[in-house]
Amino acid sequence: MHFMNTHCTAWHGDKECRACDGRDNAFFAGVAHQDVAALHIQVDNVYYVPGETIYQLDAPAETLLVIRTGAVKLVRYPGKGAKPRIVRILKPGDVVGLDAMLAGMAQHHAVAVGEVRGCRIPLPVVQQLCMQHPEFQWNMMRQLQSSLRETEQWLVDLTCGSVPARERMARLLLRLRDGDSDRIYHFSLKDLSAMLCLTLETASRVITEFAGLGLMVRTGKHNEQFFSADIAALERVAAGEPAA
Amino acid sequence: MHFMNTHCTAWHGDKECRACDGRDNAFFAGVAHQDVAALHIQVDNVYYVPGETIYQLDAPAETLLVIRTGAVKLVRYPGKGAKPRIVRILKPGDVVGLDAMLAGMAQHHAVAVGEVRGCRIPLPVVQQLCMQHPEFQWNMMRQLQSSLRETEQWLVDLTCGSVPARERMARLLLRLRDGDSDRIYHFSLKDLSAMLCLTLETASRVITEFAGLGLMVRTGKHNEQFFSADIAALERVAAGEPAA
DNA sequence: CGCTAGCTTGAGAGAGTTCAAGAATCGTGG
DNA sequence: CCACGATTCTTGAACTCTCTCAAGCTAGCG
Repeated sequence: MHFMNTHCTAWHGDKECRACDGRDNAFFAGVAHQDVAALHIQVDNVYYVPGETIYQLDAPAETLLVIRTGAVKLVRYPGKGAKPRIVRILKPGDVVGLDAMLAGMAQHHAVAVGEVRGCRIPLPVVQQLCMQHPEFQWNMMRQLQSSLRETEQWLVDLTCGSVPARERMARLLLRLRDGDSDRIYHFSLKDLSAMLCLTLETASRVITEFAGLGLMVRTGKHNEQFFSADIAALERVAAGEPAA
Repeated sequence: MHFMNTHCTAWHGDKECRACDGRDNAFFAGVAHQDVAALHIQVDNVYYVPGETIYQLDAPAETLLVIRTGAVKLVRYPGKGAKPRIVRILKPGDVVGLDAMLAGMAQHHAVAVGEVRGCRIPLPVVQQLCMQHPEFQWNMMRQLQSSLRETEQWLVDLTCGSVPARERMARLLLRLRDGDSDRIYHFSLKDLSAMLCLTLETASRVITEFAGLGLMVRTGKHNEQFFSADIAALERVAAGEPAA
């Protein structure tokens, strides 16, 4: 992890930081501006390189990270010889570490996908805010609820063995979109198969098929942050229509 | 739903209601006893018959239900012609409707499994408590976090297509235990298959095999609340050892 | 240039699905 | 109390998707 030479700009009234600002469940909604300003010096603007570990499973919870750009994967290990499983993807505006804060220790292995930039806030600051500003704590609860909702939808959409791999892959890719653009966060086949619980080989076959049909363009470069896709076509495949 | 002729007894200092009392994340932990007592008149002691709907998807959120006895299944519909999917099971001590409170409307179809008894609390009361007692709201957050954790573990343990059905069924049954007893909440094959995302036929074959091996005793009666099982043997199967 | 990690491609085998028919159980009303 | 239809569950056989194992390819990096 690297520190950047600026602090998060949200509480300067600057519109630059959409992660904390301008959204329904914005991080600091409901907290008086002066209260936030008083804390800003404790917040670090941080940067993670692709593949970097943000925290390990069972690490003591110390900070929250509000993602500004990039994506973060949360990994769990089923134990024994089973392969790791990706259970959630966090994107800009999401908060990394809320569950760790409540449980006292990290519940996952958190890894940066592509370059990740965000604001890191010490937990004592967050906990103090929660106790002093119930509306702020309510925001945190909504974040959690939103995670729960997404995880359940993930479970329903992606983990049904009776739905063909092609369909589930299309649904997954649609979830990995960058906002409403036609860009999709670039995950390795290993990651994609860890999300859908497929073998790497099957994932490869499906992705190759998609690329062949023009559903997505692979840049070829592994370190590209995104690849672009035909969203409408993917939605058709996701709904069960034949890809051809 | 039926109203019962008593109120929830927790805040009378009565030890009878373990749902609100004596647990780590007890519902009213952190709230002064007199504050709770002032609200008790607004809490109903309610009863649901087996199979009864507690709330429908998208229904306006109006109350929380703290389960005292029985179990509740939360169902989601993947849309189109796909079969409904059970995404979470709530047991005594769990709170039904937290996510609905935060989202404003029900996120699932909630159905009683067996007879369900619990305490029903109007949402305005809960919301007021959240705003006046940040420690109470913190309890609610922990409940949510706990649900999130369980859902993720559910995803990892039960929805991996590469794990054989027998193994997943064993894991599921262990999750459906009544506390630490050797009793397992009695779900229909339809429900079991909706949790594991198997066909009803496969679920039947696995359960029949388990019963034949003496891993569990089926009473035969459908309306029994539980069937009893050989927990140690199930754990062996869940870990991947041969059932024979 | 050669190494490693990531991806592709093929053929065979197996677990679960699908389709289909039949048995057991429930509860309801005569 | 028994007969009835409606659920719920059982069992069988053929099929199919995905896994497994195995080999080869490509890109990136020292």
